[in-house]
Order: sequence, then structure tokens, then C-alpha cells
Amino acid sequence: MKTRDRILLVSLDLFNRDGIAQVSTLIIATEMGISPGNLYYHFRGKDEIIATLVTELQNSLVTISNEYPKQVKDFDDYWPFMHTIMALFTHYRFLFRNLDNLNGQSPQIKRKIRTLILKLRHLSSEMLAHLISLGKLKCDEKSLPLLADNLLLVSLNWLNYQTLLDDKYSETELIRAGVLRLISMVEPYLTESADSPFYTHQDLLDELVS
Amino acid sequence: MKTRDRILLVSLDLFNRDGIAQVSTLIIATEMGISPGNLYYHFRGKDEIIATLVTELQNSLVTISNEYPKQVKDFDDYWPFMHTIMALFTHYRFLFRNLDNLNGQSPQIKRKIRTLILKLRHLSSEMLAHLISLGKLKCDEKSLPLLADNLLLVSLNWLNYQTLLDDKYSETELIRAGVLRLISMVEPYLTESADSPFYTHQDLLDELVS
Amino acid sequence: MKTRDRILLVSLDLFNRDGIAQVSTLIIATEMGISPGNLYYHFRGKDEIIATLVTELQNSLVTISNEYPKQVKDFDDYWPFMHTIMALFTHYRFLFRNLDNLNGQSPQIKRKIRTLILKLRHLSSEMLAHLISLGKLKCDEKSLPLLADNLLLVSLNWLNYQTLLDDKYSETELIRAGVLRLISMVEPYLTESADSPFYTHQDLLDELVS
Amino acid sequence: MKTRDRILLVSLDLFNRDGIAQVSTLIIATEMGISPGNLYYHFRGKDEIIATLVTELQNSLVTISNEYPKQVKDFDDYWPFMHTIMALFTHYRFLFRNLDNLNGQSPQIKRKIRTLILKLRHLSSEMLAHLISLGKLKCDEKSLPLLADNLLLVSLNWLNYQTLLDDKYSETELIRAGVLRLISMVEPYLTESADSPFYTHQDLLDELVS
DNA sequence: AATGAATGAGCTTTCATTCAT
DNA sequence: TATGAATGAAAGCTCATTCAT
Repeated sequence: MKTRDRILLVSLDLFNRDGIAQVSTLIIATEMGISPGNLYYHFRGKDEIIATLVTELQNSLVTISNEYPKQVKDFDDYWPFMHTIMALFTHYRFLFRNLDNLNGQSPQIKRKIRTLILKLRHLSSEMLAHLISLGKLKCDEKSLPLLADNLLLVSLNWLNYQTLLDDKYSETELIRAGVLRLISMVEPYLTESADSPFYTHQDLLDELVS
Repeated sequence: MKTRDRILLVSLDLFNRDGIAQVSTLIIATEMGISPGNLYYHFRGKDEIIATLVTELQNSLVTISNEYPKQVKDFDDYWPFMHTIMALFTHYRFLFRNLDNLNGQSPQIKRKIRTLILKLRHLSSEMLAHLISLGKLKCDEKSLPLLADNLLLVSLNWLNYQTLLDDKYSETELIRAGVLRLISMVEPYLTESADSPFYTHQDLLDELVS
Repeated sequence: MKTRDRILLVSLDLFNRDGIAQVSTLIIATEMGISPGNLYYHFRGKDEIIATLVTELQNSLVTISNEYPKQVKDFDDYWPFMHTIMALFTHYRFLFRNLDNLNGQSPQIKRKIRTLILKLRHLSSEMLAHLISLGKLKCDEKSLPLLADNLLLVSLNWLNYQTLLDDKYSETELIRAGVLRLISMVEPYLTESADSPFYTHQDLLDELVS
Repeated sequence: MKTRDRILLVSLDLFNRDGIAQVSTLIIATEMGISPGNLYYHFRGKDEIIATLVTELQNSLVTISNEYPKQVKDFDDYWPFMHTIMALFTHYRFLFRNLDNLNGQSPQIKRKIRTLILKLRHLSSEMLAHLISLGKLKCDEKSLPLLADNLLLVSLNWLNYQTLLDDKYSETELIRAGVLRLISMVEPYLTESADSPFYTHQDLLDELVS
């Protein structure tokens, strides 16, 4: 793998594990076994690494958004689709853990994140509207935007919340439990049960969610 | 006011405004017009200031928890009570914006936060159980813990989410909108309407929430 | 002596000896036996040290300029006066050796130097005009500003020129030889000899100047 | 043009514009559109580029020195000759703006510059002696070496002095004004007027010089 | 001839913290 | 209680230079 890509990979891992503020460029370089100068040959600095990671996420989300109308035609398509999104949030979870530090980060990064969240908000609304048009969801107009936001809020913060309380679960377990959590938020508005072959209530998940 | 208390006050303000990482001990001292040495006479360091602020919040929450059974007897008592809690979260909002940095902070602080959130989780469950016992809420046993967590997740993160997207609203407006958001999460499970003299849907809130 | 003043003193010495670019803040601190942090406690950085030194020189020159009409009444007062100025140039000679680096330095410093030189230019003209009014100098109007500039040019650059060719002479010797050089530039325009008890042509100077 | 020559050309331009310290090898390579490695294939380093430029100047001066007796036979030949020299100083002006950095540069370069200046000093004396032998100049033996040095000092530093104060003039204007300045230094010692068809006092020069 | 990734020393600067007064 | 000079570790970053290809 190219050094540039390895830098992104290792940085993402370290950011997720220790937090942006705790990871210096020297730590990244040492962890990779390259010189600090080499890191600065590939990226102008820490900010550019973060910005690139945000762009990566953005691109993935754009791809997913574009595929949404094709992949999600029926009710049963929703859960695998949300699984994909939740996996993405998990992969880049460091970003949603430090809305604080974004205050101190470069305005460029802050703007990128804002745009990202606005797009996600739009996607969330779109999905709910689609469910209503499919006749699967029943929700008054006042509550709809609230529900859309709440779903996003929980998606973005669930992981760090859960990990803070108990970090014994694997990424895969966390992703599945997160989606179940979202299902539970939508369930009261559904016109039929949300059980699907994709998301059966297994014992593990029962335990994790409770 | 005693210097020690002023340090806490000023630190809280600065942490909320700029984030922990952006506020150095020198900035705090300068802002207060005292010497850095004096700050270290009153606190062993920055971590101790943060830890003390967490303790403050903890104490407030303990008080509120204890008053809960006395203050909240009936259905209508809920919203003013939740308003109080939401105001508290707003007051110490830097803590929940900062789960990233807490990862790197002293284990002592991390532990404190964990305990805090566990207590809040307990309080959230307790409140829902109480509502059920009052016959106001209807929720199966599986969904109950999920709902409790979701309420907490939204409470803790709503402020930073909203502020990131649009920072034109005042603290008071944000608190009220936050409570409304919580109401909307509970509403589908209620056996009667949530409208109360305390939380009428005013035009302002309509706009803010949408 | 206060640390702040010692920093200025040591920096001046090092700048004069090795040149601004060759002297890092760490070198200054190490040379003084203080920590790098302490240096930054007293000055915001290298630029501020340089700027302060320029201000020092500026102040000295303002004082001298103000004293000029009082001290220099007669022809014989000129040479000791120019000796004072030349000593000042020698003391801060690093400044006039690196008009190059000023290009890269902060615009604030560049502006200061510009102002400084403009003031010196004015002083140079003023002195020549005074000599003419005393009937000691005879010079047509066209040549006067040229002469004034040339005097300044030689004053400022003489030291580094001489040191580059041969650095065996002491500061005192260099100052005296520099003044003699200036005298030699004015001499052809004088109505009487420039010999004075203050600046007799000693053997040493003869040798140095040739 | 060969790469090697282009490196010298571009380096000279950049050194003159921004100063040695401000121009990194990477900047040179990027400006030329070649790789940093390639630059080091042609030169052992930055110092060698500078040293080569000094050698270039040296060679030009040797050529000029050799041509001096042939080209300068009469009084009127002087000004075009000095124009040539002044143009050379302008072309390599970064060298004389930079006596500071030379202090820190390799001893090799420092030695080269010393030799260069000693040669120029010799040329300056030689020219004055020639003028005397032509009966055009009258100057006692004591003042002669002083005058020779002063001419050189002004030649070398005039450009940076003028540019610092006001950078609106073109190279050609500066060269002409510089020569006029030298003429004004010699004029008091001349037995006849210095006016020549080559160096008439035009309005432009009048303004520039004043 | 030329590329461009890689090195590593060194620079400026910040900051939590200590300590003599 | 309070001051403020001093510390030293660590951060971000630059740059002349090397070297395998």
C-alpha cells in the first residue's frame, strides 16, 4: 500500500482510539515507522489528514445516497441499508466524538462537517418520507422533522456513548445494536412489525441493547 | 466571591465557549486577572478544575434525583422537571461535547463521567417506570431500556448538534426546544396528549424545532 | 541585571557576531543558561527581540538628534558628535548587514528600519546644511543631497566591509577609522582643514584606513 | 538551455528577489519544474549554486579588468565602463545585500567573496591612478585609498539602500543613477567637468538622485 | 539525466506546572 | 493568599540532503 494511504489508515485508527487531540504527527509517524518529515511530505499537516478523512467519509456518503433509490425499494431493504450507514459512522467515529475540538480546528474542517451533517439530515428526512409514501410509516407533519433529527442524533452519538459505558463489544456488535436502536425509535410509528430476516433479535443483541 | 469559586465560574464559561483543549490555565488566570501561580494554589491543575466541575454537576443531579419523588407527583410535573435537568446539561455542556478529550484526560475524570452517565441512565429509566405506574405511558419491556437510553442520548447531544448547525438561538430557547424534542420522543407511547400549560407549542419553538 | 535585559544584550552580541539567520532562540537561551520557555516568557519570539533592539537604536538616535543643536555649535564639535553616531552604528551593526533578511522578516521590522534610515538621511542633510551656514562647507545644491546619502551609505556599510576584509581590529579602532573616512568624504568641500585635536591622524589610523 | 544553466539563472533571480535565506532548494526546483533530486544531480547543494554564481561574477570581472586598459583610453571612456560594472553589481545584487548570511555560509564562499572584493578594490585604485596619470584627477596620496574604498562601498550598497527606501525604479534607472552618484564622488577631485554625452543630467536622473 | 519518496536534525512555539518570594 | 519568573517536555513544521529507481 502507498505511504499516503497508510498514513490515512493509521491516523484513522489512532484518532478513533485516542482522540484527535491526543494523537500528534510524531506519534503517527513513529507508529508507522516513518520519519516526521515524510509525513509532512504527503500531508501539509494534521489538519489536512483530518480534512482528507472527512472527504473520504463524504464521498462514501454521496455514493450511498446515490445508491439509496436503487437499493432501497421495499420495506425490507431498509435495515441492510442503515447497517451500511451505521458501519460508516463507526469507521469514522472519531469525527462525531469531538464536535468540541472542531471549534478549535481549522474553519475549513468545521465547514466540511457542517455540510456533512446537513446532508445526513436531508437523507434522514428523505428516508422517512419514502417510508410514509410506501404506507409503512404513519407520522404527523409536526413530528416528522423531529424524528428525522433524533434518528441522526442517536446514530452519530450512540457509539461513543456505548463505548464510554462499556468497551467490551466489537465493532460489528456495536453496529448491529445501533441499527436495532434506530429501529426501536421508528417502531411506534410503523404500521407493521419491523422484524426482518436481516435483523432478528438475537440474544447477544438483546443483552447489548439493554 | 472567593477566588476558588471564581476560577470555577470563569473556567466553565471558557470551556463552554471555546472547548477544554483551547483554554489554557494561563488564559483562565489572565481572564480573571490573577497570576498563574495563584490558580495552582487553589487547584492542583487543569484536571482538578474539570473534575470539580463534574462533581458540581454530580451534586446538582443528586439533589435533583432526591427531589424527584417529591416534586414529580403527577403527569404535569414532568415537563418543568425535565426543563431543570436540560438547563443543567446546558450549563455544563462542555462536558458532553468533549467525549473525545475525556479519552485522553485523567482516568479519574473518565470514571466520574461514567458514573454520572450511569446515574442519569438510572434516572431516565426510573422516570419512565413511574409514568407507566401512573398509567400515562404504555411501552413493552423490550423497548423500555432502549427508550431510556435514547432520551439520554438526545438530551446530552442535542445542544451541540443544534449549535453546530445554527448558533443564533439563545440558551433559553435551546433548553425549551430540547425538552420539546424529548416530549416528541415519548409522545407515541403516551396514553394521552402531552400538551401542558408549561410546554405549549409556541410559534418560536415550532420554528426552532422544525 | 534583569533577564529581559540580558536577553537583549546576549542577542545583540550573537546577532552581531553570527548574523540574525544563524542565531536561533534556542541558541540564545542556551548561551544565557535559561530555558527556551523563559525566553518566550519575556519576548513573543525572535522578531520581538529584533524589533526591541531596533527601538533601542531608534531611541538613542532620537536622543542624539535632539542633542545635536545643543552639542554641535561649532566646527570642532562635529567629530566627537559623529564619533557618537558611528559608535551606535557599530553597536547595532547586525542591522545594517542584513538588509537582505529584512525582506524575509516581519513587515513591522522592515518599516521600522525604513523610518530609521529616513531619519538618518534627514540628520545627514541637516548637518551639511549647518556646516554651510557656518561657512565651513561649500557645495552646490545638486551635489548636496548626493553627498548626504553617500555619507550615510558609507557610515552604515563601512564596518561590515572592513570586517569582511580583515577582522583583526577592535571596535574602537573601527569607529575612529570610520569617522576619518567620513571626514575624507567631506574634506574636498571644506573651506579649511578638518584636522582637530580630537581626530589627529595617528599611525594606527593611517594604517587601518589605507 | 542546459538544466545546469537554468538552475543558475532561476536561482539568481530568486535570490535577488527574495534573499538567499528565503529561497529553499525545493522552491528553486519547483519554480523550474524539475525534481529536487535533479537539482542535486547538477549541484552538490545550495552552497555550490551560490559559489558558482560568485565565480560567474568573478569571471565577468576578470574579463572586464582585462579589457579595461583597452577600452578605457580616454576620460570619456570612463562612464560607459563604470556603467558596465554597475550593471554587473545589479545583476548579482543578492550577494552584497547578504554580507550577514555570508558569515554563516560555508567558509569557501566567504573566501571567494573576500577575494572578489579585494580585486574590486584593486581595480578601483587602478582606475583612480590612471585618471591621475591622464591629468584629469588631482588627489593627495593620503586620500586616494580612502576614495577608492568609498567608491566601492557606494557601488556595492547603493542599490539595496535605494530599493529599501523606494522600490518604484527600474533596474536601468537604478544603474544610471548609481553611476551618477559615483561621478559626484569623484567630481571634486576632477580638473574639468564630468559632463559627457553618455551621462547627461537628464530630468529623470535629477529626480531619482535627489 | 531525472524522479520523488524518505530522512533527520533543528527551529519556533506552547503550556501545564513549580517555586522562591 | 498571591505573584510572576522559570522550567522542560512536547508539539507542529521546514529544509537541505540522500538514494533507490
